[in-house]
Amino acid sequence: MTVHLQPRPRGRPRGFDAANALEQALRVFWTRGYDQASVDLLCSAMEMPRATMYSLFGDKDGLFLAVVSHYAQTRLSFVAETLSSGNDLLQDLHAFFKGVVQLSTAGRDPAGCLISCVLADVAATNAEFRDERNRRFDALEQRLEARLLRDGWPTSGSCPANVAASLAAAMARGIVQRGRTGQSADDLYPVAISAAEALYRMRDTLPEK
Amino acid sequence: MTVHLQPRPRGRPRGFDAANALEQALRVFWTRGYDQASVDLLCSAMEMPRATMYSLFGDKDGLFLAVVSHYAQTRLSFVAETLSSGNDLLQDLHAFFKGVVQLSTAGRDPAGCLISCVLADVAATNAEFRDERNRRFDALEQRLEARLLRDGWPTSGSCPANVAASLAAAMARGIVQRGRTGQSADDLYPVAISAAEALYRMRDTLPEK
DNA sequence: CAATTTTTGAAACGAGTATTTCAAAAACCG
DNA sequence: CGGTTTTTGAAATACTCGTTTCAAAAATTG
Repeated sequence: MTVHLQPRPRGRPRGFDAANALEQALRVFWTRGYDQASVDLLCSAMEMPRATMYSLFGDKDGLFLAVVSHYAQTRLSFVAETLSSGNDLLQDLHAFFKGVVQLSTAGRDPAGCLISCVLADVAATNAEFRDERNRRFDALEQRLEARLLRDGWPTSGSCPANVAASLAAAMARGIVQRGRTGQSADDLYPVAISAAEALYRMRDTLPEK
Repeated sequence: MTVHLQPRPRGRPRGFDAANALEQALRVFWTRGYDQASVDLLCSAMEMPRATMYSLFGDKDGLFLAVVSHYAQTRLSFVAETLSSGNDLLQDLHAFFKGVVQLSTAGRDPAGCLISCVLADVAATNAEFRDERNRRFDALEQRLEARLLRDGWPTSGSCPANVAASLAAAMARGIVQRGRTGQSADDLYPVAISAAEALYRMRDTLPEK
């Protein structure tokens, strides 16, 4: 006997799994990119009729932005939280870059990062996507900078905190991109470890020469 | 009076500037990406009739691959040659990363790198492009590794030459991607300098712990 | 000039796209 | 059961895209 804690809504019940729909759409966008992910493909992956998709998300752009948000919540927050573990900086950096490798090599064919690969691409010809990309990119840099500042990283000198944060983000995105080319986690872990080490050593830079 | 060193070929002369056609197509692909660069747009930018484009390059894919090759010859070789200057390693690394910044912020709206941004994207759903991307990516890593080895960079230890080369490539591609988001050369130069420094310091890693 | 060769421009094709529309279906309420 | 509400599925719309075709144009050759 099925128990309905909340009474079933009025009209015809939905025939698709609402909780999993964005996850399925994510897989399509993730592996094929925006342009190559047709609405047909997306809807059949979600097992959702086109009419329903349009009533829920407005258009393909709206679905994509919802997917990006879903992706950030389910994938990126996990990586970002490595910077708030309570451990010391070097440990956090190691965890962060390892998380980046896991992110970009998880699953079978989906690889890379939906934001730094797929969203970054469509941003070229779509103002709304461009804004979204810029917000997401800036957010990572700011999160990294805040972590460095919390550790007493200097704000001036040859490698101030904001520059170090930009460098860390660049390393992360470069690693992610290599994940999308098919390199395995085993290939990328040594790179991630060296990235953490290389960044950490920049803190010891003398104020000026 | 025009002097023809080589006799004019047989039929109707071409009405477009053959020497500049690829350069114009490059601008379109570079700024708009592959899918958003329609054949109409490409041909009008090249001032070349569609029929001529198809007879010269076969199809849109063929034109794109020709553009990629043109791009590599006119843009990337300049950056790659910074690693063969005859100067010491640190100087070369500085020149390399500065070249990366210049590459990804040159021009007005075209930004980023045609290979690591545009080609990398279409590689998701096209096997031919995927091969081309992998070749180009591998080539950069190998060139970097060769430069490190020439300087006596160790091949074992915590950061062997191949790992350091992968890290350098990742940093470069991450910087390039930030150029595509609109960051200026002035924003990115400090990151480039820190990238060179950070990588250089990894050579001093002790063999094992 | 006539024949030949190559390029040109425009039209046409066929396939695929995002989006809209709407009657039928499937539930609930009274 | 009849009325209401929401979802469904399929058809239709309107458009863009990559590609092919081909007669006209513009040059050289004999």
